[in-house]
This record gives sequence, C-alpha cells and structure tokens, in this order.
Amino acid sequence: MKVDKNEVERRVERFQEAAKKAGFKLTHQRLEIFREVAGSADHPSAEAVLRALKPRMPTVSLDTVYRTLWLLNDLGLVSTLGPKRESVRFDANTTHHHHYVCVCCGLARDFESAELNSLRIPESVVQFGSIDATHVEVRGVCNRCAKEQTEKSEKNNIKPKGKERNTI
Amino acid sequence: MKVDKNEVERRVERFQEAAKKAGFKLTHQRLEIFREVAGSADHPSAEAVLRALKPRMPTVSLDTVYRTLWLLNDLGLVSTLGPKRESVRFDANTTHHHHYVCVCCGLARDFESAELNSLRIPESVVQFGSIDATHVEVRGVCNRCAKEQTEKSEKNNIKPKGKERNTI
DNA sequence: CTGACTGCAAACCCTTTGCAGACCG
DNA sequence: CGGTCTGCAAAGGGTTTGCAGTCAG
Repeated sequence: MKVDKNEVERRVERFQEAAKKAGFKLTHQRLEIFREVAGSADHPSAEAVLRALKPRMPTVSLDTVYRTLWLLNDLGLVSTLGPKRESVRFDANTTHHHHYVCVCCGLARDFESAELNSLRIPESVVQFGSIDATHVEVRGVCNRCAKEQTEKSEKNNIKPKGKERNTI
Repeated sequence: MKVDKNEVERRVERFQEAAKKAGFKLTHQRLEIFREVAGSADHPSAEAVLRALKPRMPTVSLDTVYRTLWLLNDLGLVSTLGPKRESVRFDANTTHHHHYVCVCCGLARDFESAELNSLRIPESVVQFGSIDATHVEVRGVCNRCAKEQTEKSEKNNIKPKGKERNTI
C-alpha cells in the first residue's frame, strides 16, 4: 500500500532539512531508506524495508537499515509501533480495560472506563475489516520517571531528555 | 503492585475449571505460574514471573514459564501486551493518528479522527503520571484474513479459529 | 501405568556492536 | 582530507524446540 506521492516528497524534504539542521550526513542509503518508509502505509519492519530496497540498492545491509530507522526515530521523523526492544508481557485482567504506559520506563497500568469502552469509531475504519474491540492507550511519563529526570537534570544542570528510543 | 487477594482466588478458580474442562494437567508449576500473573498488576514478563517464583519453586525453568503463559493465553485466561513474536515496525506518519490492527495477520493501518484525538481520560489516570498523548487501537480481523478463514473453514468444514497466539 | 509435562541445553530469530574501509561535506 | 557512515561478521538478548526423564490423573 502506497502513500500519496506528493506527501512522500513533502516528507523527504522535511528529512533533508532535518539532516542539514542536525548536521548528519545525507547518504544515498539514508535517503532511500527514508523514502521507503515514508512511501509505505504498511508500517514496514526493518526487514521489509531491506527487501524493498534490495532491487535498487543491492549492497545495502540490514544493520544500516536499523541504524537509519532509529536515527529517524530519534529525530522524530518516524515512530515505532509494536515491539520495542523488550520482552512480551502478560496480563491476567480479562475484563475490557485500557492502559497507561510510561514512555520512559515502560511501566504499564490498567484502568477502566465505561465511556472509553464504547467509543464511536469512524465509518472509514470498517473498510479495513471487522471491529472486535477498541483499546485506548494513554502515554505519558510516570511519577517515578518524572522524579528521576528532575533529580538528574538538577544535578547535571541539563534539561530532561524525555525520549530515548522509547515510543511504545 | 498487587491485585486484590479475593480477585486472585477467583481467577485461580476460573483457571482450575478451565484446566479440567480443556483436559490439560494441573501441575504445581502451572498453578504457581498462573497465581503469579494473576496476582500482579504489573503485567510481568516471563522473566519477571520466573524471578518471583524462584524462591518458592527453585527448580522451575524459564521455558516452562513461557509454555504455560502461552497456554493460558490460548485459553483466554491471560493476554499479552507489547511485543508479540514479531519485529519492530516503523511509521513515517507523524500526525496524531490511530491504528486499526488485524489480530490475525498483524496488518496495521492508520486512521485519523479529531474526535478520538481529544478523548476525556478518567481522573484516576493522572495518579500514574503525566498524560502526553492518547491513542486508540481498534482490533479486528482484516478483510483478507476473514476471506481466508471462510475459505479454509469451507474446505475443511471447521469453524474459524480466530485466535492463534495473536493478541497484539 | 501412561501420556502429558518438565528441565535442560541447544537452536532460533531479531537486533545490536566492533571494526576496517568508504564516502560526504 | 577528516570524521562520519557503511558493510561485514560476530555477539547479544529474548524466546522456542527436541529430548529423556518425571508426574498428574
């Protein structure tokens, strides 16, 4: 599934600007890797990006794809979904519930809300398939991480970083 | 963080019933592993379950924990969050959007909704920490999987399974 | 008793890292 | 040209699997 061509070019321009501003090199590989993610609506994995790239760039390697994608992530040009580098976690709460997730340490907590259990989902979504359940994920920085960041920044006199390859 | 003791016992009973009904053996290990997940509100990883179990059951092994947790998952007694057995996926759409996810094949699609961008989150959630963003995840079976399941069940004359260690 | 279950170790997959050569700016 | 970036190969972490012994029913 393809993203609209104009949109892709707009994203590529934003990338080139960001590259200049952040002072990292704009290599052939980086450009093609970005073009590939930006042009796909499938949320490709690193492997999928590599596969798509191989025909045009036979020498590109998987580790470069990873390095570049995480770089883009750090720059805020892409985000991740699903698995971070973490293990599977299990939940014995079988009632319909929602999650609060700390973007900093990954802490997850359940909460319930009748209101959120019955959200109105846009018409357009049914075109994808059946709708079995809807879950809300609230992201933020948990109390503990907030405290640690404040302490750290007080000690080192730097501003809290907030993001560190944690997208959840 | 602990789950209410009565709730745990209720869950354990449900587990024992399910074990009897499904005809699998109710071993000491399985019981303790289930008691551990059921008693924790932290959504523990397999490793965390093992660590918690070691003092009481020094011989239990990580692979048994995994096997049991997936068994419980297949029985619908626990669910997973975060990483399945899959790789990280990247998304170059930087606008606030939501996801439709197929529980069968993992297909993910973006959709936008101003309404869903500004959900009212229950008071109680702020006790966990700051709220930076809220995302809605709609789960269902995508058109393609629905079609394949129908075809398969027509051919083999069995009902669609729907669930196969895919919880997203 | 006997088939299902466990523990062990080895395999597996995805991702990251160290290093020497290549290339952008 | 110099420092950054790439490709390679090897390591790493989490999870799964094959097998022989063990245990619940």
